[in-house]
Amino acid sequence: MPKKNIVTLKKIAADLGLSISTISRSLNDHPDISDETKERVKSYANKIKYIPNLFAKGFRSHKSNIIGVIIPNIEHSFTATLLRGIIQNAEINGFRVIICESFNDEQKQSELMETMIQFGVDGILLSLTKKTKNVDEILEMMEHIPLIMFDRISSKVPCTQIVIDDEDASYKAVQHLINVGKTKIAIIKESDTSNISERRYQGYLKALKENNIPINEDLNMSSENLSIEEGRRLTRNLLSCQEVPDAIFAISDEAGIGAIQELKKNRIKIPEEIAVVGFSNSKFCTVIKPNLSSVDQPGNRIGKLSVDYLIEEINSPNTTIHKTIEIKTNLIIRKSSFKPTLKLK
Amino acid sequence: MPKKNIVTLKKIAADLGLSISTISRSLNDHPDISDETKERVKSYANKIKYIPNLFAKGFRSHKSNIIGVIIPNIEHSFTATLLRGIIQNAEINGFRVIICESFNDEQKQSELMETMIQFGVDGILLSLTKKTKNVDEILEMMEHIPLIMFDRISSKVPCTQIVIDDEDASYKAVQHLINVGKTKIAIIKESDTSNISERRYQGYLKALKENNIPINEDLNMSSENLSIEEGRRLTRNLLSCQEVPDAIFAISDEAGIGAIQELKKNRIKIPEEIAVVGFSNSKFCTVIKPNLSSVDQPGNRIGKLSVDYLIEEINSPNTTIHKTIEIKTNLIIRKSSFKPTLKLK
DNA sequence: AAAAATTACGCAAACGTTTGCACAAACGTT
DNA sequence: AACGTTTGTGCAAACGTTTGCGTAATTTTT
Repeated sequence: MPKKNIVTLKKIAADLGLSISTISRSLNDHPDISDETKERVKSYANKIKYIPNLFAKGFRSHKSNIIGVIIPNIEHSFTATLLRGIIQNAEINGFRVIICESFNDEQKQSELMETMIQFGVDGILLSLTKKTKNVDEILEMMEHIPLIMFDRISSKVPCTQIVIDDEDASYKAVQHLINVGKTKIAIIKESDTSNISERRYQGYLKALKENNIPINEDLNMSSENLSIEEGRRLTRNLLSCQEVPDAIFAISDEAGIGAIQELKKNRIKIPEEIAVVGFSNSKFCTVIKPNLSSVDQPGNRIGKLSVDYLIEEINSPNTTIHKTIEIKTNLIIRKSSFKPTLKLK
Repeated sequence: MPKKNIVTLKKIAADLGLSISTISRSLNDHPDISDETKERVKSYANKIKYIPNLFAKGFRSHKSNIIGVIIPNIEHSFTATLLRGIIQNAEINGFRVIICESFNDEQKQSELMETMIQFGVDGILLSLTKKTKNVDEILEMMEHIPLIMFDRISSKVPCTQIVIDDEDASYKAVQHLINVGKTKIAIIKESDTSNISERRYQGYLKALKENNIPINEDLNMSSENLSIEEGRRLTRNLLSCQEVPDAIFAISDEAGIGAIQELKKNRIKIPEEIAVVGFSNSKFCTVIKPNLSSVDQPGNRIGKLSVDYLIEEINSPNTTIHKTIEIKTNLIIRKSSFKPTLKLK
């Protein structure tokens, strides 16, 4: 049983002929302790490999140094980069991360928040389910714990929120399509309960308006689940419109892939007849032929920023300045829309 | 300050006119307590929403109900399903999961293990970095904490290990290629430091031997990083061999995708001239044309099993029966190799 | 009917840390 | 010379829970 060799403050105190409180304060750089003593304690603690008991610490201080993360779907490719950003930055700041998946279930989402709070996390990073309607429970729980929302947010919740600038991203994507001569631009988006989709739709509308292109409702396609299959189905619908589009802006790469597949099946030339732009710049984009133009979302940055703001809030719980951060994106132009340099050939 | 309204055992005891120990034992179903009292305590605790202080619990019992997970790369598509299996099953069993990424860095991997132990996790689920060579530190830390390895394992570490049956999976994939008439089967694998790759290679060899197909070393391609680009490069190499293969078995879907891309670029008919099979059955498979045949790995099951065994080990630390579980896979046949039904047409 | 066993509960210590307070020593100020 | 201040340290309580032990009341055994 080597369990008995455990190094505690008490042992260090005994070995060094000091009191427990002096050891504790030395290790925590308390100003009351002389530099000399601090140094002696620290080097000895280091020497005998003192490991603070985090349970005792948390117990005393009510701080766990754990951040809870709730996301709707861990398999989404964008999620991985988000998580990476979160985990990395949390670690740098001495926090650990607990990750849970809500499976886009609003009920489950609330339960997760509750058990996380009970679990003693210091703060929560939340990306909402697709169609979170009732935020009452979230509002109530917010009282008890620092909360930051990212990616899938809701304006109904007064907290700091970090998202990409969806409207601007869409605007740039659609503007690009207009620049290459497209005018009948269709959009494939999520059904209207989705906040994220709505913002992207606004960017789409803005670009059209600025270019005096009339909005054709027939070119608005929505689905609850923007999968490849749904992309195909909606594209089929578009092709049967009386006025067929000359470009499709899909709000997800999956839908964009589906669009390309369906267009190819119908022997429609991409991008000459119909151009396609997706959203997320996932790895799919360079696998499909033609390569899919897409909006690149800096997941790492969002993750990092979310952690930054959450830690700030954890450290100063009363400062109630809630910001909404919108991160700019880059449009990656590939062959599914015209690549400008190719026009010179 | 609603912080004072916190419900503790002490409060329940006071309210009910019982002692703290009776409350504790009632809530924990201790046999010493009468059913009547238990019921009274439980229902009251429930009524005033008693939430056990997990810090205090962990502090006393040295149990955190947290499982630590270390994986080399969170962005790998297979990882997402693994994690989902782990998280789901952990939750069912009342455990939370802390996830860290080693970035395929052996040094970092050891550090993570150490901080997790210090952090008080009850057990660790480890998927090794690609080229973990020195397992000494892991062996030492194993003494202090239950450890299960999954996916990327090492036979040098005596612990329960859960993997897919790589050899069998490869065997089935290669056998399939042979069944459709291929004989000059190339393999694209990881450089030989990888355990996982070695097992798959063994399956490849086994299938060839059983069918009396001589092994041609020229058709063995390796890379440290089985990306799409590397898949392309190695395929280029294969095409310049004196004896060009009639099939390529890639040990990752990415490499398989790269192979298809390169073959298409060279106007080589897939699968007629060269067939391709990948590994992992990622979402890429149905995006590329022709769709990529691939080995489907049940990530969920691996995740679930890993948690099962870990919890078992946490609950009975002395039972040192270490098993190696190999989970069978399914080969999903698509157009990149011959789909049997198509031959009838 | 006494002894033994069982049942149901309470007392109090312990886990390792932090922190308000007390206090001694050394110094600077009138 | 008497008094404040500063500096560095120790004492002891507190955080909420679990658990070994003690014990009174009840039941079973002899």
